[in-house]
Amino acid sequence: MEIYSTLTRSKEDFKTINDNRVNLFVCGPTVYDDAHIGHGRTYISFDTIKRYLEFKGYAVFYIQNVTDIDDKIINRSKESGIPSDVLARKFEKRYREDMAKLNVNGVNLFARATDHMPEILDQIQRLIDKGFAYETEDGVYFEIDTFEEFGKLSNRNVEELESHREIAETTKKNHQDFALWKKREGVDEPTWPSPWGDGRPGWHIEDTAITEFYFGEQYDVHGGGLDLIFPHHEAEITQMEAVSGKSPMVRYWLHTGFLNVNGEKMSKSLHNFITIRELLESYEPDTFRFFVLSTHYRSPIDFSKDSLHQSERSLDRIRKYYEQLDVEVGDEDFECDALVPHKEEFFASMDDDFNTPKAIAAIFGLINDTKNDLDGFSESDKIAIKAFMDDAAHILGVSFELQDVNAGSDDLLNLISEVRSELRANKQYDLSDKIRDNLQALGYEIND
RNA sequence: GGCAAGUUUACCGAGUGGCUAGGUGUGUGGCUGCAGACCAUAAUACGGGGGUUCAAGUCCCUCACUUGCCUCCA
Repeated sequence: MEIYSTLTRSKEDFKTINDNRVNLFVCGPTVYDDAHIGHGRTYISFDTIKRYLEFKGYAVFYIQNVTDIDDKIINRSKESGIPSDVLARKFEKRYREDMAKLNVNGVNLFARATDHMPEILDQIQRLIDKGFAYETEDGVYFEIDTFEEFGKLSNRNVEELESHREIAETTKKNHQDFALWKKREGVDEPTWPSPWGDGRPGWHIEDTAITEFYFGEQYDVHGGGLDLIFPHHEAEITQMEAVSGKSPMVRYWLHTGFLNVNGEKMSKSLHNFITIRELLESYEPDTFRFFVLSTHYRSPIDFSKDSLHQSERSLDRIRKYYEQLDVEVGDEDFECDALVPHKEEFFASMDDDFNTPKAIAAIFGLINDTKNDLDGFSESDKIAIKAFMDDAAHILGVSFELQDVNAGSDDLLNLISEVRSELRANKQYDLSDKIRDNLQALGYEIND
């Protein structure tokens, strides 16, 4: 299996640190507002990656941090009058509800920044002791001049950064130095005690404190959105490798591409900001999930109604095929000659840096090859195909079951359907078509 | 200004130098009383210009354009 790492900008063989164990960390949200469809894209991607690694037999431990103390939360708290901890818990809860609806359920541990203060303080102290960090009147900062490799992930060097930056009033030695600890600024903000006075942690330190605590100094995979490469992930590498003296902190850096809306960046000022909750008022979660997986996770993806509709139709075709597999999958494994090449392509595609669009194409290859011959297939052949389809559905995290819009009203519908059949037999098409039109308007599908 | 990712047919979207990607939509035919669904079939393609090669969407150079990051951001 090959995985693309941002650090080397190339695909690499996937080799874990400990046999079949994968320690996976993905940057979670800052919980100050509802999650949007861009979050959805990223977390669906990593959920699918986790599902596939587990399918391959790895024991994956997936941690996501939750930034529950931060400027945005404090600002929102001041605006709304809701205490910052209450606010953060509220949006964390809503985030997790949204993810559950998208069938994103692979995270083993949500680690809140505020639950890891001892680890954060300890890591900052060690950075100071080792001479990588220093205290000023308003905080504790990492001194980037002490770490030569700063910039290796984002491919930047310090000189370039300095030349295009406005120099603000600061107590820092170098304006690239980033905060590990921010001392209290006002009376109405949440603080924690520290050797450097009451305050709160900087943004980057929570992640490395958390990963060091659970995974140790080095681990397998770190993921997040493309926008986190600089400065966030760069800072993480810097802190952790400085404190441990070991490199690399992470073997594979995975970054998801951005989700744009109608070709533009999603932002509140452009009024094209769509939350997951809003989306799910109009669309089935699987439709969005299938839409996301129809593009490779590293590519930018453009959200539009039209594209979502295309995904809906595509998924529907898979479901109609799946419904024809009228067999029960048991414990016994079967082989089917017609399945083999498509199954192989599916897994080869997933092995190639989680190429889900290609894997989906393999499913359609199977469908096109076999859809007209299924009646002639033996039961064991059909079981083999269905077992594969079940695996694929599980890996992609979408259901291949035809969504039963008629559920719960079978008797009534059967009655209506019978009446309509009689009308048609008597060539009373005016009435039968009226029934059909009305049923379709209600969302029912009619197959004569 | 620096860094990064892109530009594939009507749309979405894969593509490891030679072999039909796939989906959606559209056309045509079939099935239908008609429409849909379903089945069959068809068409349209690699941003521009150079180069390497027997062979380039794929490698190299160059130009143009798009987007993102460089400030909180999935």
